[in-house]
Amino acid sequence: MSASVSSSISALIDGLFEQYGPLIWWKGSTEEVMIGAILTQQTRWENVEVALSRLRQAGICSIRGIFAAPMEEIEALIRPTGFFRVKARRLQGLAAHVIREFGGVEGMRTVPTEDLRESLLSVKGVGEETADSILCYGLGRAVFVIDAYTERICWCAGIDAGRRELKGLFESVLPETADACRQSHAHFVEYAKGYCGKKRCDECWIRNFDG
DNA sequence: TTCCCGTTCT
DNA sequence: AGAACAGGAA
Repeated sequence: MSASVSSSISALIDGLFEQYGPLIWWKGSTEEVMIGAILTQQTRWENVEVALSRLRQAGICSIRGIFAAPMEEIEALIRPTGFFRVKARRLQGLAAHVIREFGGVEGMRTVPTEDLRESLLSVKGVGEETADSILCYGLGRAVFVIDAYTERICWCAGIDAGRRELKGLFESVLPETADACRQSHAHFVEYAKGYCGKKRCDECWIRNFDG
């Protein structure tokens, strides 16, 4: 946890902001963000939007809608996202948990972030990345989401740290607001999709980065 | 490590 | 036809 590591993180954040500027990802309701967070696991976002609109048309794109719907209906509607049998069960498990523990999404808003995170992690199908996405994008908490892209970029930048440590580093460097976390995370994903995914390592300013 | 699985791009 | 995709469980 040296100061140089923190400054490296800051330099990455600043460099990506210079490259992409203001970039806001998804203004959705809390409930749709929660559903989308499950559906997007190992799946392209474009396919998630298809599934979300199908759920909306069926009138079940909500916690209570998912909770009440037959498993087969959910499976059919979310089919475009892949892993539809597993994800349908994860969605109902999450909906049931929210209703049972908090009486609905509104009941979550007063719960401290760490408590809420632990609660979400107890749901089958909600791992750390999904839980943090829900907290940041769905509930407006100042939580930074570490995903495979972020981890890879940091590794290429010479920052030798695991996901746990990276999360703490980003949150200590960034302003303590959900918008700051959202925007920076979006930058990392955007960069990785543009360069890492297309293997443009020769054009990557982050590789062998030492700031 | 392997499985879950449809869609899109190569 | 093959790989890759906003992961997580067993």
